[in-house]
Amino acid sequence: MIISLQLESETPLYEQLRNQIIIGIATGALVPEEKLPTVRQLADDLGINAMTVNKAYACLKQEGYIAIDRRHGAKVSAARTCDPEPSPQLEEQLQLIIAQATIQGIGKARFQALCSQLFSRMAYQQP
Amino acid sequence: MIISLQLESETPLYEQLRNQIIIGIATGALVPEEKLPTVRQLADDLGINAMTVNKAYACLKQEGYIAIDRRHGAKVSAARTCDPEPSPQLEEQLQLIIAQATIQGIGKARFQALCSQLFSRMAYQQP
Amino acid sequence: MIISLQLESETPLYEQLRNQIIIGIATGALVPEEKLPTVRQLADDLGINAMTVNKAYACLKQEGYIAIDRRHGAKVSAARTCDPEPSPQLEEQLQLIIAQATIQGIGKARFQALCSQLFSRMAYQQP
Amino acid sequence: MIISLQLESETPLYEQLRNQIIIGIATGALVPEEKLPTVRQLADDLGINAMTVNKAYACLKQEGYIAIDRRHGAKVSAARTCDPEPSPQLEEQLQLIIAQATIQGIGKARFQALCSQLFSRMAYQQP
DNA sequence: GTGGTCTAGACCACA
DNA sequence: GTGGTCTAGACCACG
Repeated sequence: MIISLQLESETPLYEQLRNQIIIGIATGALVPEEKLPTVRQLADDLGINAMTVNKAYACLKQEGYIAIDRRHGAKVSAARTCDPEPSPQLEEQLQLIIAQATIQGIGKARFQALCSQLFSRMAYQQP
Repeated sequence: MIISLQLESETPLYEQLRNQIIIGIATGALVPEEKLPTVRQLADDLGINAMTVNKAYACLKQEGYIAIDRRHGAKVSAARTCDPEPSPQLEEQLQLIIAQATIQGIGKARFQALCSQLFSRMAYQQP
Repeated sequence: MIISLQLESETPLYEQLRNQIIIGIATGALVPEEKLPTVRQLADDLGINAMTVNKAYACLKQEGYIAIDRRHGAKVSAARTCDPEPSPQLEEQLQLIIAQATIQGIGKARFQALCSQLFSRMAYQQP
Repeated sequence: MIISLQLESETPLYEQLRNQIIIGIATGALVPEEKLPTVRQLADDLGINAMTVNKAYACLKQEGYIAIDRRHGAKVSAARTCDPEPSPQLEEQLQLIIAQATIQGIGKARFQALCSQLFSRMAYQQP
């Protein structure tokens, strides 16, 4: 799995890292129970500080995406509860995106097609 | 149009303000050519610093959502060109949302239904 | 409110700090909406690093005990939802304490008396 | 007696083990003078490192819960003196729990009922 | 060798 | 001036 960070971006490094790992899980690039690289290893590979990676891992752990096994380091968590109720935050973010898309002139059909395309990349295996 | 800010939120105040104005434009609460309140006026109404409102307006101007005329104040821009190519940033944000939704167990059908519901609230009038 | 940290303790400094603030809220030493000292201020007062205080605040924020207002710093959150269902973690911790007490020879009556005494110190004002 | 360890937990494995043995003693699952499994035996059963079990036993010995006889292995200690003075550590832990419960909205009555329920599971036989 | 904790010092976004 | 972020380097608990 390839991770690319933009040092000049507005979004913090740890958040970029978190986002890319989430996408990696959803797309199947990282499968459940897969071992993630160690904090130091990933920090070296990316050329950033270990605490930055540590913070990203802590976020992901707190959000339930990964779990820390003291014996073998971090690994991808098993799937969430299959509760198909979208969280209000997700809905709020989606509303903003749809508003922006609407103003840009992207209609519902075009947007849904884009969603379909993005969904087709997701290979996350529900248990 | 009602604007409500959450002082305890993670997202900066100016960004909350920007987001709500964008949603206001898309939903039709603010129509093109409509004059926005003065920086000072809005700051007083919301009980926040004028610089914060200023920054939100500057963002919106830089993104093309509003135009600032020194004589008449800020007003909503005319609609964009009807170019149905989604911006890469929008696609990136949408990808992250879809990834999170997928892991949460929200399938494509459920997601599309949510999009439809949100689109139905948008009444932005294409010129 | 007095905060005393034990540098030689097993428990991390940020956790000691977190615990004492929680107790402070419950005992009424800190009332809801009260402004907490700034990260740097408290760090100086306690003679520890600002990031340690920062981490304690981040924990408390994440657990809902305090809220960060970008304009005025950290303040004690309003009360939680009045849901009288004890969390499983709390029950687990309590079970261990009661087990230890039992082995030490502290009976149910003695224990309940101790609880009463501790509860009487709590002046947390439900809204 | 059943021991279940959570590898992903925050609490160290040796501490989980220690806690469960303490609870086992208090509930009567382990009776005084009962012989505990060998370090190596228990480590194999649980699928963990022998040093981890060793550390748990060392803790329990140091706290007086078990006695280690080089000839006969580890066995549960005889009951403590019936001194109903709670240790300051226990009181401190209990204070934190009660503070959290108070903020969660759990009142004294509800808490006392929970204690009663937990006490009823304890069958530790005072000598 | 792993993650967790702590320190010291720096810069920046926010208000 | 506030909290948030990042860095570099150190020590320790855990397994």
